[in-house]
Amino acid sequence: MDTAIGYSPAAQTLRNAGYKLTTPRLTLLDVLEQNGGHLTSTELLALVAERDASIGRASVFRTIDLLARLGIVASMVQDGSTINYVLMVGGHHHHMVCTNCRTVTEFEHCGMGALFERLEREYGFQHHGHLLEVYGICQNCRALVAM
Amino acid sequence: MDTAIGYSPAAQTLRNAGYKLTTPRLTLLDVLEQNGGHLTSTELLALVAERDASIGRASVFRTIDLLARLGIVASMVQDGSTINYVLMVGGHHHHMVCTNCRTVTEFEHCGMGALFERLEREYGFQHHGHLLEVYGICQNCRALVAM
DNA sequence: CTGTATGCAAAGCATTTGCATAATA
DNA sequence: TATTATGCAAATGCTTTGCATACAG
Repeated sequence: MDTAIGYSPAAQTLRNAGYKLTTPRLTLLDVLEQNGGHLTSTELLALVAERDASIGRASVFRTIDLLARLGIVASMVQDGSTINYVLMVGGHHHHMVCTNCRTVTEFEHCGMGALFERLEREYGFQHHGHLLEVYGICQNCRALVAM
Repeated sequence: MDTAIGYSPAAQTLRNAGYKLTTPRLTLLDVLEQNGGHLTSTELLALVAERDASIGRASVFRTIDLLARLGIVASMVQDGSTINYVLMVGGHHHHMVCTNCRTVTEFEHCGMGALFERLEREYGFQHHGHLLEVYGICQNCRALVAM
């Protein structure tokens, strides 16, 4: 494997967690990094194979699983039944989901700090991550449908 | 089928959308209603079969799909690779999910009105529902594990 | 009645597993 | 060199499909 310094933050995280930086893992991370968008396992499988046909399917699944467990990748549902993997930093996700065209857009700053404090105070619930999905109609669809 | 009036709101929605209120559909909705928590397709399959063994697997999958398309259920990822279906009542849901014992507790008042206004202003996104999942450790587990 | 929805069972695929081999640290 | 991780390919299960039948409206 390439020994050059300068791994991506995600790779650093992997190494810091005690995992080896192998070709399958680095390739998968690279594919994810070049596709800021959301990729399904099938798409990842195809893109990885395209880069390095010698990487086995099982390793791709094992790596996806590892990245998800370490929180390096976030999983989210697309179209109600397909899982998409997104390279992420941090334990939270905020999505706007258009119920018309099904486009998913991420946004930052949910401003829920006060809420988490309340949950801790009222329920003794110790927050460590969250997922917020806001459903509605995106700008595009509002213009197109104009209903 | 039972012709009595008084269907659940979800069933009403189904009917209003022009779909027939069949046994598989009503049974699935009922199972969902009695499990405010998160159910996977496999769990739904089992619970439905338990109630009515004559309902076929295919119908369960077809119904899940239908409910998701109509926005009657929301899909979300659990453990990075499993999809959970949640009945959306009144267009929104606020859950505290204990990542230790997996207990799901609902709470009210998320205080996100300002956020939705911002999304409309900044992205032209017209909000009509949302789902908030807060992950953490519940009071019980904090006491038990005491770490 | 009519068109929609269902059950069945087979087909289709995505995922997982066991194990000998290879590569990282 | 000692582990850890991989590739392979078969096994496993979840999901979908085609079609004749049953049922809601």
